[in-house]
Amino acid sequence: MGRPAKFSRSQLQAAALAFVDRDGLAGLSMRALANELGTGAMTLYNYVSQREELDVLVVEAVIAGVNWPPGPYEEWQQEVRDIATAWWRAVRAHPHAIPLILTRRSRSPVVFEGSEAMLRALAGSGRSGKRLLVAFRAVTALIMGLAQAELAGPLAVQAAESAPETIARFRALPADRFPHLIEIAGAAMKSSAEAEFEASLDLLVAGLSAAP
Amino acid sequence: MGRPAKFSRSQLQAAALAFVDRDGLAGLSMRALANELGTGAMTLYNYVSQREELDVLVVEAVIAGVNWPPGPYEEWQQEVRDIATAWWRAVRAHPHAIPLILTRRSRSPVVFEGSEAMLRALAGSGRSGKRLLVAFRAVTALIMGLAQAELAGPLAVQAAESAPETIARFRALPADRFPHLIEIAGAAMKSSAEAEFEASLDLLVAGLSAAP
DNA sequence: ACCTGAACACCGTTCAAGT
DNA sequence: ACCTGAACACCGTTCAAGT
Repeated sequence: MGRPAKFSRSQLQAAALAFVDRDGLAGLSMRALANELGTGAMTLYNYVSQREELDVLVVEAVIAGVNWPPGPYEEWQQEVRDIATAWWRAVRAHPHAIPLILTRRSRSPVVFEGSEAMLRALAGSGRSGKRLLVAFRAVTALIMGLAQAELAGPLAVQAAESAPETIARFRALPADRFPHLIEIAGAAMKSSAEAEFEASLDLLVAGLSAAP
Repeated sequence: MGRPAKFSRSQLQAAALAFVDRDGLAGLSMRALANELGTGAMTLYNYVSQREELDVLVVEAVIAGVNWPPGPYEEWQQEVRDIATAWWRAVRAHPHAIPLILTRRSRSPVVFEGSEAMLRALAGSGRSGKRLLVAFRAVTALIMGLAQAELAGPLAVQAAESAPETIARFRALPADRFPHLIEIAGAAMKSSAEAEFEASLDLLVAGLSAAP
């Protein structure tokens, strides 16, 4: 015979994502989020069983934001590209949350639906079984790997530091030992994350088309 | 006029990596690592300026463990494959550290050297400038993305849970809505992370070879 | 059923004092 | 120069008590 619940789980989810988007990951704690919601830390334990579930909540909120392409498609290649791009854009829309998306496992139904949609598209290439699994792994890895590159790559796409700083850092490298690194650092300055994503994806799709 | 330093930075590095390999990431703290080294927490501040640097130390220790292939190569494709595999194996040798490798940026010289080696191999395909950058991004993303998949994918390669558990979880999915997911779950049972990595890499190398 | 304050065992880090 | 204990402002979480 209890009182009505003070919050819903999706309220928590929205609050946690908003907190991370605004203040970054570091400040997200049971106490801080509770304070944000105008209650005490212990109240949150009525909705999540551990601090870690806050992270899961954030990841699921980001995934829920994927804007799936409608279809149907005539070409499986274009379908793969569009689904991959939708996923990548949703992840990039919440840059502060990317470390969580990379490291937390999610069993949200949205992940299953997105995976099945991608698999359906890839199956259009004639793949099944182990070869379908590999194609799926490769595409997923490319998406997440490129999101990761913006965080932690040796050549951050658009890092916290400004372009001039990055140029200066690479110019400081000895040109005889790192000629190619200096070369692509120059190319990176005139490039964009979106363009690099699309071109990378095209490479993989070409590989998927070559051995169908 | 000081006393001699009690530790070296590489001693800290080794201790931090050993700690993470043994106890996982969660327990790594200034106090715990200091305790491990038989000293007080504040002593560590003579070697690192922040807690976060402990993470950087761990990442660099892992990267230092990459076993670069000797070369020279006749085929750039094989060189790309071997460098990628060396990188991937070093990462996988320290599974507990993977979340750090995915999220921490490293400016270790070893990263620059490894990147330059990969770029040299990729340049063997005739690429330069923006196209070389894209090829580099794609290969790197695939490596890190596949390492990430073992942590957090919707279909963990060899998750904490056992194969039978995973099979059961996917059998519980409605077969009419998730036919492909169920199919690759079956394929994943009879597969290995190494085999999937190599086959994925082959797909991308095929793409790189198709449009040289 | 759901809410919540007090308490406990942890953190990272500042400061001041030691050699 | 390097070392270190005390202290401060945080954590997550258990427990017990409230409605």
